[in-house]
Order: sequence, then structure tokens, then C-alpha cells
Amino acid sequence: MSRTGKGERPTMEMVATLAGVSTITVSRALRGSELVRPEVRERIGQIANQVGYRMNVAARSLRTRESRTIAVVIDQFAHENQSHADPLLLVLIGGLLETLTPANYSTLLTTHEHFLASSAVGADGAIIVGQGENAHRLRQVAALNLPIVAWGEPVPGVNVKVIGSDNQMGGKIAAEHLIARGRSRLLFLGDTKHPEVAARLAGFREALASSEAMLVGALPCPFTPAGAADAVRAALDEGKQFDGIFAASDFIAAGACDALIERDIAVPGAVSIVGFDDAPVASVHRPSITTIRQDGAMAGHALGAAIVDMVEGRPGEAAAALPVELVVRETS
Amino acid sequence: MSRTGKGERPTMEMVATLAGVSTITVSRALRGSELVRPEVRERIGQIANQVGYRMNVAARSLRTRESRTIAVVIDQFAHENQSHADPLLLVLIGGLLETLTPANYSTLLTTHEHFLASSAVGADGAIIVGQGENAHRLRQVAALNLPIVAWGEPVPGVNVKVIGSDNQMGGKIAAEHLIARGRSRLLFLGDTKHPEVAARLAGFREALASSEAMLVGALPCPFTPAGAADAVRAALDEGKQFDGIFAASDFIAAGACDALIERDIAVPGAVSIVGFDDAPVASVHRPSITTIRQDGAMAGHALGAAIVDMVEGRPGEAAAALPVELVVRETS
DNA sequence: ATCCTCGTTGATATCGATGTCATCAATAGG
DNA sequence: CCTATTGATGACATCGATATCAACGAGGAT
Repeated sequence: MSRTGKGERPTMEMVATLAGVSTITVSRALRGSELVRPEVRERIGQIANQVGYRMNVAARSLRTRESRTIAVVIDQFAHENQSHADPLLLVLIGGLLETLTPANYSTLLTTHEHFLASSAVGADGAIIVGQGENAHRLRQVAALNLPIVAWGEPVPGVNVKVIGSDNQMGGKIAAEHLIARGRSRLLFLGDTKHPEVAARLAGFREALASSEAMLVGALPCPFTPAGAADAVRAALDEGKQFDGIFAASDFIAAGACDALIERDIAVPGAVSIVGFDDAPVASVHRPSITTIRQDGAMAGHALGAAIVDMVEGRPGEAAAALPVELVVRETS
Repeated sequence: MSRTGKGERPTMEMVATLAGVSTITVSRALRGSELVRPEVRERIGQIANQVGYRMNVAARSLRTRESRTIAVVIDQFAHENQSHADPLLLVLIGGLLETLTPANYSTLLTTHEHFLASSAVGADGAIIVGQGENAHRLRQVAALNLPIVAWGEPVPGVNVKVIGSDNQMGGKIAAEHLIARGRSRLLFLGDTKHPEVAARLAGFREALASSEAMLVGALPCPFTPAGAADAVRAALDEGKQFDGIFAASDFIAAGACDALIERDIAVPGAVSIVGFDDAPVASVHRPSITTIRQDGAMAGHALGAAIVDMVEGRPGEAAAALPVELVVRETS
């Protein structure tokens, strides 16, 4: 573990000298090549360890023309409001690491702007997360001529592989659940400028079409409890009648629920609520929130596997929509 | 934006040929060097853009002997339970990106194991997050002879710069607040094997020492609502008497609160509760949770600034303890 | 005219690892 | 005994950008 010389970081050449072999033999030995005699391989490994040799990644990347790095491009890090940071993202990144690391890829975290601006990013592929409402950003990155996988909902006209939760199915399940609970006048809360939210609403509508229940409104609202509460209050003030709410996220569901209770409308007595995500809030909120669960870890694994396949030129699975799951709690 | 040749990625040499200059001039021009005439600089820039030139990071890193990359080493990604992922981490990473990116550093995300195992990580410095209870991990990384900054609580005997929230002060503030609310028999909930938790308890104790109030127990418990609820139930079953709780995290506070309410003990009527973090749960929980706020974005900025200073050989600020803040809500 | 300086540009070596091909010894086959 | 083959190792060139130092022309001073 200790260094030999002064501040100099050991190179293969130094190891080679110490071992009395050539650098190329060291290179082969450290990669476990069959071309090097096992004893020699062993000895070189020990020496490398002793002097604390660590490979110079830049040199190898330059020679092999691959960085073994995947860029994870995040649109906005929504840190403006620490209270409403999306935990799914964190779990997703965790899943990603769990897939990329064993496949011998490093994970580079960047923002969209930096990724485009800085030519100084030499990733073998990129994963785009949180494209949000701006499809054009996806288009910009796609123009980079790099293997790319995006998280979210497929964007028409952009030829990029997209993996996402089955939002439409989620909407359908939510509708069916509310209908099964005997609800018939339903309200949707969420900003449909986000393709994912739009898909949830589409699935929701679809399921309603073949039922007695009706959609009495689709209110745009931000992804915060406060915004959702405002929207619900406004709806109530307008005299809108409804007995069920499907919210595009658990934060929205929480805010909506609070607004109803504040007006002495019982949940789930008078109104049932279904959220989306299964974020921590959903289980901690009182009443706890029935929700459509997205599996962040699974998402990370799927994205990781897909980008690795693509980078290494394998066909890769086609499955693009990840299953979602109804979690029944107290609001329904 | 479009490529010239076939699948070949353009190099400086190609740009140089097109511009009728030498590669070194292109290198200088793209870096905005004063040595190149402004008109020439301009023209080279345009040509580079036209052919879609992007710098080969590996080549530059090799030559300059710096990767302009900071590794962010995460201990465990706590994805086992999506419902309790720590959002502070996400916000912290966001803040980090906001500091490192403008300083022209890329952010490499790795796990502790991978960082140590894979010699294939060529970062200029590392930020250790979530060392948790294992100080020896910090020691291992420290042995790497690399600029390092850690997030958390200083570990005795490890010579690594540590930046963290002022946990001790947080504990002190929590105690003072509970005392101000007239509470005198206080319970602490949290696993003191985590240095940060231990520091919170230490500050809590310290403040109690100069008051009438007393600590009636310090119960170890995991960072989940369920675990905290169990701990509180057990305490109640034992007949433990208390009128105030200081929890090491908001999740713990939430679980404790739920357990009390379940036994018809009024919060904050009979027992006041103070949490830690100001996680989303704190504001969404009913009753909403009084807490000691850690500022994740600020943490990220501080860590980023510190590691950049260290990597670039600047002295760097000494300030290691970030201010925390009392946020009063309904549980107290 | 000669020398010097300044501003601008280029030739060359270099960073560290690896692909390619050459080398050389030992062994097998005839 | 000689040649073909296999196994193990090395010499050299190479990846693309940049540091270093040399070169060169224009203009000013002597």
C-alpha cells in the first residue's frame, strides 16, 4: 500500500522494472491474461500491490478508445425546495449504480447544460433522467450521436430508446380502483405538460370510458402539496362536485387530501384519493395515501442494463414499460 | 453539428488541417489563448463547431495529469426500502453538482467498494458521503493519498477534512426548545453508533445538564418509522414516563408520534416531539413535525468548494460545521 | 545595415497503457 | 538432426492533446 518513491505515482513501467519484465507483460498480467505464466502473473500482482500501483484511466481510455463511463444527465435537480425533492430519483440512481458498477462502468453525473456545453465529457453512453416537459432537450442530446437511453415516456419524433413506468397502465389501475370503491365523479390533478403525467391521465380516461364514472375535471397543478391544495380549494370554491381524486404524484395527493380535510370533507368517507409514486410521504401521511407504486430500483436496473447493451452493441430487450402496482392505503 | 467523414470522430488534427494551421494552434485557440490572433481563434472555433469537434478527455487528462473529476463515494444507497430513502442525500448531490460544474469538474458517482476495488477510477479528489458507522472505511479511502473531504462528523484519529451539520448545536437547540415548552422528562431516539447521531445526543445532554430537565432514556432505533414506533411502544410498556422526545431523524419522529397517538397520548398535548433533517415527511406528517433543519444544498456547496480548494492547492476555509435551524411545527 | 524585441506560429517530445508483430526457447514430429 | 509448432515475452508504434522550446517576420532602436 505504501509508495516507493517521492510523490510520484507508480506506473506500469516502474512495476515492470521492479519485476524484471517489460511493461506489456505487466499490462497483460494485471488483466489476467493467459499469455503470462501464472507465477509471473502472481508476482507482478503482488509487486503492483506493494507499490500501490493504480492504473491510469486516461491512458487506457486513450488507447482503447472507450471510457467505460456512462453519463447520467439530470435535467434539474429540484433543490430549490428541499422539502419536495423527488426520492424516486435517488433510488433510481442507486439501482443504476448497482447495475453499471458490476458491468465495469463508472457513473458520471451531469446536468443537461453541462453535458451539452462541455465537450469535456467522454462518456461511452448517456442516460437521460427527468427530461420533464422539454422534449427538445432530448433531441439535442440525441444529436450527439452517442448511445442513449432516456427515462420517462416516449417522445414522438425522437429516435431515442425510452424506458419508463407504465404510466398509462397506472392511470388505468387508479381508475379501476376508484370505480371499484364506488366513485363516479373523478378529478385529475397534475401538469399534463409532462409526458408522463399526460400518459397517466390518458390511461385514466381510457378506463373511465368503459364505465359509468366520469372525469369532472383535469386540473393542472405543480408537484407540491401547497400547489395541489390551492387547486383543490379553487375547485371547491367553484362548486365542483367530485368523490374521487387521482393525483399525478403523492405530494399532490397529500396536498389535496389536506385541503379536503381542512374543509371538513372526509377522506376517504366523501372523497377517495389515489396518488402516484409510493414516495415516503404516501406511507407517512395521515391518512396514509393509496398510490400507484413505481419501482425506482427496478427502473435503475432496467436503464443500466439497456445502456450497457447498447454501448456494447448487443440487441437488448425491447421491454420499455415497467410494471406499476397499486398500493392500497387509507385514502381509498 | 454534422460529421465530415464516416464514423470517425474529429480530432484536433483534422480541425487543424481544415483551418490550415497546426494542431497546437487549434489547441490554443479552443482554450481561448491570447497567443492566437483573435480572428484565427474565431475561425478555428467555427470550424470546430461545424465538424462537431469534441475534445478527447482521455488524451487531455493523460497529458495534463489531471482528470478534472471528483468522485462522490456513497456508502450504501439505502434502496432496500424506497420508502425511506434519505432525500437529504439527493439535495446534497444537487448542491455538489452546482458547485463542481461551474468549477469545471465532473462528478463521478461510485460506491465505497467500487472506489477502492477498481483501480480504474482516476479522480482528482473524492467526497465521502454517508460513512455511517464505519469509520474504518474512511480510513481506507484516506490511505489512497488523494484529496478527500467527508460529510458527517469528524472521526477521531482519521486525518481527513470533515464537513457536517453542526449536530451538537442541533441537539442543543432541540433541548432548549423542549425545555422552553416546559418539558422536563426527555427521551432520545436514535442509533448512536452513527457519529452524527452521537453528536446530536451529546449536544442534547449538554443543554440538559444546565437545566432542570432530565434525560430519561436514549433508545437505539433504526432510521424508520416502524422501528421508532416499536421503540416507543416498548418504552411505554416498560412504564417509562416522558413528556418530550428528541428524534435523530424525521422518520423516527414520525414513527414515534404515530405510536403515541395510537396509544391515545396527545401530541403535542402530552408529549412534544422534535425531529432532525427537515425531510419532506416533516412538513407532510400530521401533526407536522418540529425539526432541526439541515440544509442539503448548502452542504453540497460547502463540500464542493472544499474539495476544489484542496485539489487546486488553495488553503480553503476552516469552517467545518454548518449551521442548523429550528423549524417549529405542530409536534411541539 | 545590424541587432533586438515582441508577437505569433510550429516541430517535437511526452503523458501511460495497449495492439501488433517480432523474437526466442522448448517441444514435438518426421 | 532438422523443421514446424506452441508458449511466453518484448520492441515499437500508437491513441489525441499539450508543454516546451525553436523559429520566423515585422518593427523599432542603435
